[in-house]
Amino acid sequence: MTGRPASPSTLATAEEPVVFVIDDDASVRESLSNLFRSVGLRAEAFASAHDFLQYKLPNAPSCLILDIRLPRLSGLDFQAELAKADIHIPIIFMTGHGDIPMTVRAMKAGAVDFLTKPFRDQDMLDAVTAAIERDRNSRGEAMVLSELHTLFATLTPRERQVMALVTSGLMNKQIAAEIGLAEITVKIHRGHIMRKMGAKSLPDLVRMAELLGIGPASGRSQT
Amino acid sequence: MTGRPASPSTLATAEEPVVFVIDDDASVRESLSNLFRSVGLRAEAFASAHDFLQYKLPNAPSCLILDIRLPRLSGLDFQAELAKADIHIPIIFMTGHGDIPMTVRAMKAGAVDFLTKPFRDQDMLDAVTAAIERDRNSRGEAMVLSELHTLFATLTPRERQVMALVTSGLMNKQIAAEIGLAEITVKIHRGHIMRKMGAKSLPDLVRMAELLGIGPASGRSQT
DNA sequence: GGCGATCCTAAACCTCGGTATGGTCCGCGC
DNA sequence: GCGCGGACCATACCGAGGTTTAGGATCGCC
Repeated sequence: MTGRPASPSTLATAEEPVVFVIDDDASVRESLSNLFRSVGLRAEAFASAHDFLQYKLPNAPSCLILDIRLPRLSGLDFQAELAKADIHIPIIFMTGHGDIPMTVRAMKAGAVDFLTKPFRDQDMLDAVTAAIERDRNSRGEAMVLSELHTLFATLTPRERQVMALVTSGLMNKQIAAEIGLAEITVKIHRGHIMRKMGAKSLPDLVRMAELLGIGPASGRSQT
Repeated sequence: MTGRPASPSTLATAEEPVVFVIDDDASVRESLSNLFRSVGLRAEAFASAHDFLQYKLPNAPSCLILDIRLPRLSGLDFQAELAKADIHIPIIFMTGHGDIPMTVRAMKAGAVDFLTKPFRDQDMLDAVTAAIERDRNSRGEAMVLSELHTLFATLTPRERQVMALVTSGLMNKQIAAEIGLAEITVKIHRGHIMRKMGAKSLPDLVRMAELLGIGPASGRSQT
């Protein structure tokens, strides 16, 4: 994109993609790592889910290759744990003797793919490519959202309230009546909101509100 | 063009849900139909994909139960055909001897569930409930969208162009410069747009543009 | 007690949005 | 030819948006 120092987090996803592998079989870890490295992908392998959790996840698009049978914890349960811990990384399952219900459960829970051993290298690489791409996208969105939240956090309670009403389409005068203020006060809050949120126009602000999921808690529709 | 008798399609999804079953085995059709009717769901069964396609789909939340092995066409291929024909109905697969790759393919293509025979009645009912609910939602969204498209279609080319620029956050004067018009003309277009689209406020219009996916074809960013 | 943040308001002033009213020009179809 | 609709523009007017300047009030914190 454009070369610009801009915001610090803008370059975050510039780090190179990483593929994580969890498998208790060292030879599997070895051969998968080699496979990924052979196509220029960074790979990190772990013998257990626990080891993986010790590792500090980089801020880069990544994915996780998981055997359905893990040492202590099933792959599916680990998938659920990650989700519960709010760690969202695309998962590719592999299995030697999985069944269909497992597959369905994994896919419903958002797995990218589910490969049966033995699989062709190319299938694995295709799955990884898709997973990395998915993660790149979701990271991009998450980043935008978190920056929006950061900005939104700088608003005072009043400003947030006014923002909700403004983006819902009410006029200043209606907002003033709604929350018992003078119109001029609303205008001033509004000005602060635009500046703090970095919105260049009202449509801009509306889109931000959409992303933030702002439906006026004290709901109201327009004229 | 103001006084308008609501819209006819608003009550569309009021029809009762329907479950479609395609299976070449009459006893399967029979028992599934009975199962669904026993819980008060309308069911329609077909012996082949072809028969199903003859049937005029109702405008109601519905779903399709499909055996992976269909008479002439595999269930997966039929799923692909439906998608290609732009028929979007949630599909629940069932199979006696399916494998994991099939399952993965079906789920990736958007299947709601994939049940292995024999399955528990309750599992099927749960899947159907989820599928119907999914269809209800997507129908709701599709309906809103199609009404928006209808309104959008009444705009003249110029008005569409102005709408894109307005919702992107440009001021009238900037829009005028952008496309070589007098500011007053832009204002007039703008007025027409608001009336024709039924937007009560600028934020309203912005949200419509979002849903319509309007990014100015002749792209331009603001100030 | 002083400091800063939040919240509120007023007057003055300017820009922008929006709606008439009225008119020109062009292309299309009957 | 005529009517019609789309596109365009001008003048005038008014309401809404937005900033600046200049306050006042409350509350928590050092």
